[in-house]
Amino acid sequence: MKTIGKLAKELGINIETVRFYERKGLIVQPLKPDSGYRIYDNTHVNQLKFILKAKALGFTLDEIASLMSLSGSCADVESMGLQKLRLIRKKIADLQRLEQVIQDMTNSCKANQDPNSCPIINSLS
Amino acid sequence: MKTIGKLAKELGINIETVRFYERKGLIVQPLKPDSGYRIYDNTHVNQLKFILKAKALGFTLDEIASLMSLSGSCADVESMGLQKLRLIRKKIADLQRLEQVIQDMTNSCKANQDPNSCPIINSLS
DNA sequence: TTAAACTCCGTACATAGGTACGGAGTCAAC
DNA sequence: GTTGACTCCGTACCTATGTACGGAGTTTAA
Repeated sequence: MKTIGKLAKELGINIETVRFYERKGLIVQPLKPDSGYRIYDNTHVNQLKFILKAKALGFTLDEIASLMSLSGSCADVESMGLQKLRLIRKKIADLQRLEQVIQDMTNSCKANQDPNSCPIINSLS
Repeated sequence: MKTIGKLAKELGINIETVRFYERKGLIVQPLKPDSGYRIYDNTHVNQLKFILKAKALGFTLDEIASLMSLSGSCADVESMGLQKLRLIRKKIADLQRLEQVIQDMTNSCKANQDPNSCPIINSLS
């Protein structure tokens, strides 16, 4: 049983972030009506850890909300995982193309003997 | 000589985007004072093409502004290219780690025989 | 000549994921 | 029992990159 400040500190996140996730519907608001203070237990801690782990995997908050509501259906969860996998692979492919282009450009710079021109600028112009 | 609408159409961007780049200092505002309408020539077209190409390479608008102001110094431009290259490579490495993690997860789903549990949800919980 | 199309400007809105503020109420420690 | 720390809530603000709106002025084409 802990208040929001303890909870946030334990998870290494901001108090405002907890309230933000609450507004987003990712977690439910617990209330001890006497004081009006939110009182959390380990269930809430685990929920938030779930959210933080999923976030680290690149899921958006909306996707995390889906993941949590889907948690009974392994096939649906797997499908979200596969979709995320496709997105990640596309991003990797895009970045690898960029990597190649920019690497070629910087190599041209290294080989450049003319102090009055820059191959990168030239190829962009 | 063309007005902003023709320019934007030629480049496949929005009129508002041209004005936005102007506000950001990426391009200078040309004015024919009689009407108050902006009048552009091919110099402006080429400047904007430069911006669009650099953007496609993943440079931010601030970085593009630097690129344009640095265009005399090949070493400085090369340095920005190398910095961008490092960032791209870091992103690729991060994404590849994610790819591995999520792929392992979805593989576990495929192998899963228990209809009442999901390996992905379990590993997040 | 008049109607349609174009442009002006400043401002608000959008996304995603938060962060900051401020006045009021509550709790805990000394 | 008071002072300092904590929490409440709603709202505004932040980044980055634009997009949308709306009233007023301008240009163009029939």
